[in-house]
Order: sequence, then structure tokens, then C-alpha cells
Amino acid sequence: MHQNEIIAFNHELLAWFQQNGRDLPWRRTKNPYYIWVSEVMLQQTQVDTVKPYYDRFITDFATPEALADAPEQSVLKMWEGLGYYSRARNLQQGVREVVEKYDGKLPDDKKKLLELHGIGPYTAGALLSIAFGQPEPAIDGNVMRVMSRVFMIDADIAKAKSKKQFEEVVGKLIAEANPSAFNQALMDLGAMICRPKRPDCPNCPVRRQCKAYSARVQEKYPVKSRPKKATVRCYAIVLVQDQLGRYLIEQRTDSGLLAGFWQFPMVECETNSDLLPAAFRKLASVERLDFHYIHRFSHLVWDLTLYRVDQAIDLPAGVARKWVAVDEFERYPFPVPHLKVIDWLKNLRMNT
DNA sequence: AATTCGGGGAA
DNA sequence: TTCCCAGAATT
Repeated sequence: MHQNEIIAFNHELLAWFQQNGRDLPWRRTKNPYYIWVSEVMLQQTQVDTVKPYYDRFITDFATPEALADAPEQSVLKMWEGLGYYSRARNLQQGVREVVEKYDGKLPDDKKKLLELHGIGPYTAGALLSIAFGQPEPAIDGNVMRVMSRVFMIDADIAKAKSKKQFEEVVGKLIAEANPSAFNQALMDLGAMICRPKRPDCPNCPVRRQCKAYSARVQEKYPVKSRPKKATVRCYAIVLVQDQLGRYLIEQRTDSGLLAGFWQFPMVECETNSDLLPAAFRKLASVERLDFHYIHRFSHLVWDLTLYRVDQAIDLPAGVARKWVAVDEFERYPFPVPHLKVIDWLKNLRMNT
């Protein structure tokens, strides 16, 4: 792209953004900490999903110090339902580092930002440009899609090494005068006009600079390989109550999937067949309940069946467990599939 | 370089 | 159903 085209691209993109850019809660603040929170929440998560979480989060954890001092469980509870919970844990750890090393003020230095937990290339670029006005690219899925079309880049955006190409083209394009608006304009363009499917090219401010549109091949971009299929695991979820009517729950390990979350005990089964899971066969009283739920993660599928037993079965040792009343569930972070179980239980209690 | 991390929105 | 989402950390 020639220099005059670059200037035209910037001018038309930013003019469009001024008129059509989204009014979002995290765009109404200049507080780098709030922008940081928003950027982490927005990773792999749509804007409308994030909004209520963002509002609650910055209300309860209004300062880096407040987040640094909070119990991790309360942070996870705040994040409950949003997914990718290591984001929350890494954000808190990163904030603790900022409080200790930088007196609670986010550094405006790329190298220092990248050393913080939970801040990778995208988030560093977003913070440098949006919070500190530096001309750094912030390459996310939106930007790769837009640039793949504008320049007809055939690199597979699912591959890690492809990102370098997009950094280079954005680095040449980025408006030095207003990198914050430039990066956010690209994101809005990707979300509103240059959509994954059926892009709205006639209303695109940069269609005259877009190679794919000129060739009418915009639907061919971006090139993206498909992920492999998710594997299925079957579990029996165990409901067991003590004499006070409290339910047994357990805490997942502090690493891996849903780390630190609480759940009803889960026993992995061979299949979800009508046969009783092997772990239950010695019990006198086992009732299969009318709750069957398929939960799809990105890389994993849980096939869940609910059982009620009258005594604690042999559960693995070394796991934190406790008896908790239904009314106390809200104190603990639960993954969504177990929130469904809780809903089911509450409905049951209401109808009996 | 590939895999592991959640959950929901949209067509 | 499938794809995608303001990705980062781990292997």
C-alpha cells in the first residue's frame, strides 16, 4: 500500500469510528487498571457477555490494591460463568505484582507489561495504545480477519507464526497521531462491518483500500484451519446429603481445568449407559435422577448424569470436601454445569 | 508448534 | 450443528 493510500485508510477508518464506534463502559475511563480488566475479560469473549461482569468487577475491586488484597475465591466467584478462569487468577497475580513492584501503577513499558502475569502480546499492545497512546499493534481475531481481507493475506490465522505478518502490516498502517482510536476502530470494524460471515462491504469505510473486496473474494478470507474435534467424557455427579440435609461438595485441584472451583463429586464412567456406574454397585441405595446434561467446552465434552446416594461412596483421598446447605452454595464458585445442577435442586425443592 | 484452558452468541 | 469471540500459558 502506498503512502497516500495509508493516509486515506487511516482517515476513512477514523472518521467512520468517530461516527459509528461503540460506546462501551471501558471506553469511558482512562484508568489503565480498568482498561486492563476489560482487556482480560474480552479475551475470547464477546462484548455483550463481558459488560455485566466488568461493571461488577470494577465496583467490587475498584483499585489494584483492592483486587490484590481479595481472596482468590472471591475473584473466581466474580468471574463465575465467564470462562477461562486462569484469566482471573493471572489478572490478580499480575495486579499483585504491579502493587508490589510499581506502587500499584501499571507501567507504560512494553517489556515490563509482558513480564506481568496474564499479559501477552495482544493485551500489551492494547494497553500501550489505548491506555498510554503508544503506536503499538494489538493483534486479535478481529484485526487478523480485517487485515487478511484488506491485503489478501493467505496465512492460516489459526497458526501462531502467522501473527507476525499481521503485526508487520498493522505496524505500517497504524495512525501515529491516535493509535488508541486506530486499534479500537479496527476492532469495531471487525465486529460490525468486516464480520466473519457476510461482511457488510458496501458500508465499509475502507472498501476502496481492500484487495479482497476489489477481487470480490472477501468471503474467502481469513484462511483458518479447523480445530480437532472435542473428546467426550462421561461422569456421574453424586448427590449425597448428611443428617442436616447439607450436600457434599468438593474443590477441584488448583491447576488445570476449572482450577479451584467447587463441584458436586464427579465420578468418571465408561459410558452413560443405563448400567449403574461401577463405583455405585456396592451401595444399597442409588437413584438415577432425571437430570442429564451435555456440556461442551472448546476441547472437551462432559456427558453428565445425576445420581442420589444415601451414603458417601469411596471417593479419592486428598480432595477438599465439605457439607454445605443449599442456601450457602452462593458463597462458592461453581462451573456452569454444576450451577445447572443447583438450579435443578432448587426447582425440585420448590415443587415438593 | 500444538494443546489446554469456558461459555455463550449467532446464523 | 458450526464458527467465533479485544488470547495466554503450558507442553
